[in-house]
Amino acid sequence: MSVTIKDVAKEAGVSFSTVSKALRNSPLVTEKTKRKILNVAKEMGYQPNNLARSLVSKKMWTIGVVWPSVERVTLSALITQINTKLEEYSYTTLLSINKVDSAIEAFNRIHVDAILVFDDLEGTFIRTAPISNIPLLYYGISDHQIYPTVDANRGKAISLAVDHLVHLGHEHITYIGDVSTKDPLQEQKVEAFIKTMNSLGKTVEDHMLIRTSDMDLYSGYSSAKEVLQNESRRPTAVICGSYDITRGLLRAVNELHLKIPSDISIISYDHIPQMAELDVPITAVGVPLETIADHITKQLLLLSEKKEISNVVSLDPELIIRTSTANNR
Amino acid sequence: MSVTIKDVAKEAGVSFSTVSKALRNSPLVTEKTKRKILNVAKEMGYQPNNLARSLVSKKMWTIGVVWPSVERVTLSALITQINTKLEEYSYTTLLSINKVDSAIEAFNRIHVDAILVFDDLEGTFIRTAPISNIPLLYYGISDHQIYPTVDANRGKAISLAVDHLVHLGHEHITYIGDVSTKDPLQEQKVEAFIKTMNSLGKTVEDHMLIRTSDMDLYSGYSSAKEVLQNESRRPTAVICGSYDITRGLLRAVNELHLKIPSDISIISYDHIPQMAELDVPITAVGVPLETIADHITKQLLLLSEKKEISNVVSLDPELIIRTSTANNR
DNA sequence: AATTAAAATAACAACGTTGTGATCCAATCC
DNA sequence: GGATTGGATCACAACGTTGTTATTTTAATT
Repeated sequence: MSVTIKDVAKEAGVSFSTVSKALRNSPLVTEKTKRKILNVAKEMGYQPNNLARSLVSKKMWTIGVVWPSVERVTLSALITQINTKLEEYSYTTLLSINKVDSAIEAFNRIHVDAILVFDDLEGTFIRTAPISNIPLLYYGISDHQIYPTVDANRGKAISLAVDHLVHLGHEHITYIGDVSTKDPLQEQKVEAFIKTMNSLGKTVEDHMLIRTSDMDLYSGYSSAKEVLQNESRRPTAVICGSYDITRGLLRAVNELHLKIPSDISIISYDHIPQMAELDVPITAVGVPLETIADHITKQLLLLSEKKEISNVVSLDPELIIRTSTANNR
Repeated sequence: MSVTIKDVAKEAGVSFSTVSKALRNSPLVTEKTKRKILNVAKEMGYQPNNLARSLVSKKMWTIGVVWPSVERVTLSALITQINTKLEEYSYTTLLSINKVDSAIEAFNRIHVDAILVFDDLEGTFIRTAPISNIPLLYYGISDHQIYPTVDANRGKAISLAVDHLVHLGHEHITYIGDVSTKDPLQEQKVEAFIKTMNSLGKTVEDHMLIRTSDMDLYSGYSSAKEVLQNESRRPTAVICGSYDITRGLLRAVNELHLKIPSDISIISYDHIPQMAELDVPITAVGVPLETIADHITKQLLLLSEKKEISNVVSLDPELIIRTSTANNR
């Protein structure tokens, strides 16, 4: 079928092992023959067979990502960044949109060097060990120590947000986010909201905790509208659980002709550049996307080289103050 | 490292070729030894090495998809369906979010059996041949015959829409879509709109062709609002270029308290089930998503088996009438 | 019990690479 | 000028499979 190293060898009149060395630019081959072989190879359109190569080297230069079929801006941005960074180290990133188990199985079949699992975005949080000979890295919560995990410390981030607002003198603070208990990642944020509020002497009443059906803009919009329309109960500050929800909220705020931050302060989870480019630059909390991408990449590279890594990397969220938050009155 | 066929052979006290046959359930091995070997294999946690297997069989049971980093509902749904269908034939689908060239290169490296290219969603329409030993299938426009292509015939779909509206007596029909000339897939729709309108004796004035910056909901929403707010020039019918734009339009329609279809008729490109589940069931044109998925899957399977396929599959769009379109007045 | 056919298993060559050790040939040394 | 380097090339064994051929074992037949 395709042209192999042996075909090149025959054509160039040398042994195939010499061709192998020449192609890998080994110093064991003289410049002259190297050049000749390279020429012949190019002429014949030689393409190395990576399967054979990997069979002996045990390296595929590929990272598998178990990709939830969810479309959230932040996650897309994250995976894009990771992909770019890995490329610099000559790794290729491949995504699977299958269920976690079969995705992992597929990646084992094609022998990727490491697997990144987003844990988890569809309510099927993983607590049992999938079968994998290949090292796994989780992006999620560190409270189950089964696997190496990168944890963005969502709870701490929300605490930061509450603190900030309370110190600005806000009394009536509402949290809008996915409050279903299915997704532990969201649960964590809600818990932190309640706990921090309480610890600062504020009780969280029912109407201060808004459950959206989802993390996307539409649910954000409708929930927000509901909250803001009731003037007597309108909060002076809102914490949004994600970038998309914030977008929805902004739309609602616009429609009701409210001014940010004089009428209402807004702070959002997700520390991503886009946050500064909204109608109003939004104060945000969270680990900077770039930092997360950096750490995940670093861990993946280590895992790919079969190096031991610390089981949990817990990242420190930051508060970045923009113009969407101000003193209450 | 991991346990191989030879390890199992040694443990079971047979030759490794017998193990190979036993594992592949060959009739050349007696039931008894087969059972014994299977047991030993399971006990030792034997996992077949697919690279080695593929090296001889030349089959990876994997399809590569060049995935634009675009997030459009229709495309996600399409790829999800294709993935499911391929799974039934024991193929795994893997996505790459790299640029077309490097994605194809990566898929050649890991030796997928066929590659599906979405041509194209980012303005870098492909007209030059990428280097690939692996068969490619394009989903896009059939007018460049370089590669096997599945064409959803977007132009014809829009014609269907115009026809329908004109026959309902609409005079003032506006098209909202991505009118940038960068993406030939969108260009095709616009051209068809103008041509069909003209052929039916209607001239398309500037304000009847709305350019959104993008195909997503936000641009859809703002463009729509602009169009609808100017009461004197409000169209009696609108054709939307995509599902997402339709969602945006619906939002605008709601805000202005317009009634569908009495105040305005709406018809949308994208023949997907979700279209029936919007606020108002939307009349739609296009090839049913399922049909597209079916054909793409079929072609990919043929390509994977190195069979020759017809170079272009042109699918026939359908008009599905729901409650969003009615007679004018 | 010896012969033969059939069934079961073992041995071995592929697949396309890499890496190690074995050969070759020229140039250098005494 | 024969022994000795040492650089360049070659031959060959891996890697973990599959498939073909050769060998052994078993059972059937006389």
